[in-house]
Amino acid sequence: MLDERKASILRAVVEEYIQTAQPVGSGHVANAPGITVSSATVRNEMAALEGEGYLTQPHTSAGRIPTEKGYREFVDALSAPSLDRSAAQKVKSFFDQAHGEIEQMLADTTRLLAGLTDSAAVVVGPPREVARVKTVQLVSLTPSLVLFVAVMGNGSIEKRTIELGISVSEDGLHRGASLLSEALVGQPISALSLVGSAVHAEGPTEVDLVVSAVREAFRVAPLDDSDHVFVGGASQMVSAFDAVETVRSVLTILEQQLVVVTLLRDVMDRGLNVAIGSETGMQPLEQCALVVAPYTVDGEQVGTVGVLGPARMNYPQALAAVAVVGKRLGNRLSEG
Amino acid sequence: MLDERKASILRAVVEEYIQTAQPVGSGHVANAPGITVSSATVRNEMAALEGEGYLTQPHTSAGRIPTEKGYREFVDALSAPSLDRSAAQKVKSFFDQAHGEIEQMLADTTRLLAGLTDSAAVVVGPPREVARVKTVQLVSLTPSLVLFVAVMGNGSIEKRTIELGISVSEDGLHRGASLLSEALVGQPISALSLVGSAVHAEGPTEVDLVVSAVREAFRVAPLDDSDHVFVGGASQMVSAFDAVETVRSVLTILEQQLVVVTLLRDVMDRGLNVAIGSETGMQPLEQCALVVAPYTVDGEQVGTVGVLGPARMNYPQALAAVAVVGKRLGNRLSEG
DNA sequence: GTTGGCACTCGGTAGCATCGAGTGCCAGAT
DNA sequence: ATCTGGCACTCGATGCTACCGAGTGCCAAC
Repeated sequence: MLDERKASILRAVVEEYIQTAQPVGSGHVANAPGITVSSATVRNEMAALEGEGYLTQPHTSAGRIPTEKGYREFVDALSAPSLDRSAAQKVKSFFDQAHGEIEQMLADTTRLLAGLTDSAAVVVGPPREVARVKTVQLVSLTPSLVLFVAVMGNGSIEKRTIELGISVSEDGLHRGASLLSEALVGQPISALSLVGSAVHAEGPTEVDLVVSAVREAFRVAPLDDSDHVFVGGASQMVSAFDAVETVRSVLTILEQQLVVVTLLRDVMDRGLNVAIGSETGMQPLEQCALVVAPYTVDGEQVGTVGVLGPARMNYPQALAAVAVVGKRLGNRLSEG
Repeated sequence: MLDERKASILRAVVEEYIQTAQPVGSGHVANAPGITVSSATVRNEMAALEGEGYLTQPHTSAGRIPTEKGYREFVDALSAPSLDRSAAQKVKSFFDQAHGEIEQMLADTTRLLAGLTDSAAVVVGPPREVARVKTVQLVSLTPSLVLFVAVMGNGSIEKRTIELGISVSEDGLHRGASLLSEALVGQPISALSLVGSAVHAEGPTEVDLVVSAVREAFRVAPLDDSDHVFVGGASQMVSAFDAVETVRSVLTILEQQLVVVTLLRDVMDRGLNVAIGSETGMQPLEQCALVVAPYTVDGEQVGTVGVLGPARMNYPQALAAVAVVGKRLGNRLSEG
């Protein structure tokens, strides 16, 4: 596609632009390491690169900045980047010291990633639908208020406050719980909708009432994945753009957890590990780039870590950080 | 303290400055409703107000802007403000339709508040220490990995993944659970540290091992309140200040959940419902103001709702919003 | 005590010249 | 045939000046 020289000129432009955020001129490129030709030659090549859509000029007589296509080419040409010593050390010690519940750890991981990359970071946990119910419990909070608690095989918990119209005996609750337990254990929680209430000649019993109240609660408000998303370092985006409007719209996106999950899933589904500008599929992220990596627990892919920054982000750094953190996070979760 | 006329001039200045974010001059004040004197008189009074520290000038020959003291006076002089019709309607319909778990509802509440006030909103849940354990459960995830689950009387759940060195029999887990249950039910979870392991002549049993592993887990990483804080609408702060640095530092604060809880608690403890600038006790919030209101469940104060915005926020609006939302939230939580 | 008038201040904006980083192109060197 | 140095040109950024106008403080008159 691009000959060797064009490629290295493009690389030099992207690298300098990432550092300075200023349009880069032929002079700078000519001085860049790895460039042995004069600025005039660089100019010719840059004009060609512009014609092919890799670079653009903010205005005549300014330097060039990479287009989306330019970043894409740059990223595709990157060979597996590795993390610098001190960053790698930081990651290691983070996971050595990590403690607390999974949720806490995932949240802390976003902070780690954000710190490593000076961008916003996102960690998405495993989708809830895949986890299997391990135990079911009904705990009475007040006479007519019951808490449904399901412990899932992966250590997460689903709970629901259930409002019963009437007060139900302890015995009724116990029998309801064992009925639910029987039907749900080993199944994903969505199996709840299949639990039928037995129809008795004498009309609905206490137990039926309990079971159908639980079923109803999950029907009205089904599980969504929004509380399995953790976002950190959003404040880093403030200085990423100079247009306040851009900043605001990006932050607004990050506040919508469901949107964030969808975004990450979507990018992963397309088999990308970097989505640049419009590749994210979200108009407000036109000027952003997203770098993602999956993490696996016991060989199974359960979640995603990602970094969101300006399109002119430090891709090598971000790619390395995401890869390493994803790997280490997976290991950490696998071991316990 | 301030005579009638000075007070109304101060009020006029604050109100206009809140609207326009521009220094306000004597001319505008003279034209404000409720002001019957000429601009010259206003000038004299404003000079006096400046002398007394209620107003300040960004530079000679500019209008005045309120100082912290000025805002304070303004707020103190406010009589219980009420919410406008459409906002009140919005709050009502929000709580009528609210569903899902408490956590979800609190998170949504921050969005409601943020929407009402165009500021960032914070909701703090009840401190975890006060809740009493209702049931205790140990669920085995893998042979040597156990999940400790405590359902609390207020419907919240504490869980902990416990790494046992060795694999423990189902029976051992059950007996451990009932031991823990016996010791903890009716107590706050901190009582865990008091659970002693019986010392047997034959050395520690399986049960002792389980119990002490649980105790150890909570000793290493004690409960903190950070996951009982919900922040919403942080993106609103982007346009609140024109100094990017200010925005960043404020957002950074909002990202630190523990800091936010402490901040709110601290303000409430001082008996304030508005903290302006340095009254917040946090240097980065110098230019902000915080408006808070408690909410009660069954007559007991369990949490706080708050709004964080620029010092020139719309206080009447914010005060009314937090009051109404706090009230309604309390009611909603009391009923189920 | 209040007010209109007045001189003064000073940030903001518009106009203008200048500067310089950058470009495209061409003619000569390799 | 390709690269390079040179050159004329472009155009945003910077700095200067003039000016406008919102606002002030003060004073004399009502």
